[in-house]
Amino acid sequence: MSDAPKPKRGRPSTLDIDKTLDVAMGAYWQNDPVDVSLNAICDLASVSKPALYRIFGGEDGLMRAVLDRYAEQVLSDIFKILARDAPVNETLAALIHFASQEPKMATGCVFYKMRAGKHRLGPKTRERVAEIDTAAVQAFEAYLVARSDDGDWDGDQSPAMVARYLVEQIGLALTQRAAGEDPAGIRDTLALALSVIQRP
Amino acid sequence: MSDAPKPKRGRPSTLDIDKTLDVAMGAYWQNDPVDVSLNAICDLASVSKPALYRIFGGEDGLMRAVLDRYAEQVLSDIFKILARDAPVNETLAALIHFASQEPKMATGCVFYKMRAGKHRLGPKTRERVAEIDTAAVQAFEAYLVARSDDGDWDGDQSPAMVARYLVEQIGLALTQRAAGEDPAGIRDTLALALSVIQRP
DNA sequence: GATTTAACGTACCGTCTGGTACGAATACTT
DNA sequence: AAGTATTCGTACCAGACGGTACGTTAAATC
Repeated sequence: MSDAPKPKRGRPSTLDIDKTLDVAMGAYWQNDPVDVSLNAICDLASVSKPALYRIFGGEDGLMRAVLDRYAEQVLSDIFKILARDAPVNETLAALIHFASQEPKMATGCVFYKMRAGKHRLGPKTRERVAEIDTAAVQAFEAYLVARSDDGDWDGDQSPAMVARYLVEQIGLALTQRAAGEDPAGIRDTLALALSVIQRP
Repeated sequence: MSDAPKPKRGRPSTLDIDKTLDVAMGAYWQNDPVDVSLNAICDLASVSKPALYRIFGGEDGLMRAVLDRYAEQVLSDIFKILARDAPVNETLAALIHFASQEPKMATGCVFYKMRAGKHRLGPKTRERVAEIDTAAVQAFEAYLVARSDDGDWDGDQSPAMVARYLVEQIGLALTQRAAGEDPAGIRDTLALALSVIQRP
């Protein structure tokens, strides 16, 4: 995974990759990724543009690296909720809380922000976005199928469709948070949207 | 409304305002408004930038003018559906069809596109977006209250909240259309979302 | 200490953006 | 015909963007 063979000669690198990625992730998270320029990130991280270029190969590479890190550090929370394999009502409640109340999602979600403006992304980043998107749908679908086997969910609709529905509704809620809307209102709206899945 | 007093002297204007607005609307509709530059519109409409500036005062003024025109010519369709005061199921079906199947919405909706990137709009355009947004919610709310009085809808939830919900779900569907997703899938998803409002 | 290797960052590149200065063109009024 | 009013569009402005050429600096090796 790591492609840093650490050369045995030459001037030692002073660029802190982790710090740079954290700064970039913060900037992409706080604002819209497409509105954050490479120059701005260089200033924030106190890194020169060529240095950033040597490591990430350009804006596309940086965004992709940030997205990878974000998936590990943040999106994993969602996958963990599904992996608990808890009853549907409980899982939905956890998802609603995560999307509408969780403080760290107060400015929305880097993944959904990137997905919303995917036509402006570079090829590598766009590819990662697509991968994460399908991975998320598959995780939701797997969860639903598992609960269906346990008899907890009586799939009137196809699991694939409901999985897609969940991904989109959570994305809508997180987009609304990014827009600064009232969390309580977002929670109620998302709860209404997800109520179609509850047991009768 | 019209502030074109037509001066009695001076070189006559050759700029066709209607054609210019149509070209700009088409460009904003086909692509994302924030991705369409003034230069591109000038080329498409065969209008010089200063000419465009004299009439609309800049990008913000042009966008606002386009949005006004779009509201009159396109968004009015939605208001008409509500004004029919038809039963809830019938109205929802019409809205679902409009958002997911209507050919002219195949590339999404100028209003929702602008709303999604409102932080990038000029003040005049942003103000209009906000006005249309509240007007839409109010129209949906008024429709729901009217149907509630007729006993056609048993408001378990507040009309205001359901109105907001409808506006957001339709926006989600139109955003998905702009992203080029499958209309049939969008229809099913939107139908699922709106099923929470149907009579039991 | 000389040489090699590699990261450093200043200062630049071309391109695009929204916006404008200004002289030429074209009408009506006198 | 002279003067005035208004629109015309070329050619420019400053600024931001992503990206890079290249001389400098700092380590390991000889």
